[in-house]
Amino acid sequence: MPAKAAKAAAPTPAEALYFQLFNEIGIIAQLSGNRFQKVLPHHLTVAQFSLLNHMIRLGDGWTPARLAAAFQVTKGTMTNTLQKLEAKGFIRVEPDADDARSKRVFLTPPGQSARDAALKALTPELSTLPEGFPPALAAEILPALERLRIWLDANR
Amino acid sequence: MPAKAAKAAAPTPAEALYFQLFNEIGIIAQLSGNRFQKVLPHHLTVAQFSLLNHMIRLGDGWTPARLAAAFQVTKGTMTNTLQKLEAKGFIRVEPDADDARSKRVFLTPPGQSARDAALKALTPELSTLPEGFPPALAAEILPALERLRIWLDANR
DNA sequence: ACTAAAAAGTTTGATATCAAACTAAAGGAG
DNA sequence: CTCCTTTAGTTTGATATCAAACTTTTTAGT
Repeated sequence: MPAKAAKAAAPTPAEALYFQLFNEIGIIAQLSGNRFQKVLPHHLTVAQFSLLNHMIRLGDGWTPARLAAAFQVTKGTMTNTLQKLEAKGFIRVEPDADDARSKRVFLTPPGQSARDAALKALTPELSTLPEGFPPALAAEILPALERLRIWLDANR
Repeated sequence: MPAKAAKAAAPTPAEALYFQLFNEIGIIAQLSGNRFQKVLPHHLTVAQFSLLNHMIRLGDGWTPARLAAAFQVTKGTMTNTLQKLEAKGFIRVEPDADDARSKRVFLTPPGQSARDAALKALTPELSTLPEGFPPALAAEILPALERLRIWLDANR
């Protein structure tokens, strides 16, 4: 019998670290997502709000395909999200003049208002966060997370 | 007309930071989850694998309620996850002798093997990660993420 | 001892997401 | 020009998750 009785397969320390990392990230995503979901107005999902927000920050006129890539969801998922937002009147989807396969997505004035209202609804949710998790700490780890996200996006 | 024409509601810098943080975390969770899902054996979901893994690391005999709290999912979700694992024969669920409301969850030998196989299947997925995202960086940001997770858990 | 409140687990209905198959349009090779 | 391949978007079927209602058992207060 070997000195090390292998009862269970053990990951290397580096692997264990990564597992722990992805585990924490998964739970945080779940917790924060649910939490935001509950306070968002107009029955907006987090994905829908993120989309509105994206168009405010980076401008509209994007194609659904490019949006799907930006948010790392399938095209089918983006179709669904866009249809929901369009049904609420928050976006306008037009055919692309230059490419008959494509469409272009635009924010409507009600969409802008909805995004503003959502932002306002989210604010109280974040108001007490700085006590437990200071903004400086967020700023500190953000570059690493971006790096991880970019790597995951590139290598798949 | 004021000097600053308020075209869109702007979050404070701290809020913007937090939004960005949760956004990155959400995308990473989505990307890594999908990625792991695809290579897991026995049609295991990430949640199911995490549960098996949890029982290896921290021991079994937990109640479903405590597991639900640990993974931050609803009791209904945990019921579903446990039923799937039990159907595969990877866990055993027994009534609690001391509390007729409760149950206790135990890992079976096939469950141990499945967890080991899953670990092995996941390894190649992580093999090239250190190039783009060194383990030291993971170790560096993990405490902050734990802190955030704990705060989210406590304040809700 | 009784009753009200809390806790454990399940079930139900809704929905967001994924993978895969499909249609239509554009681009490229010969 | 013609055909093949790639790309954009939609649709379909499956599933994991949530919230809320419900049953049973325990705990606590009077």
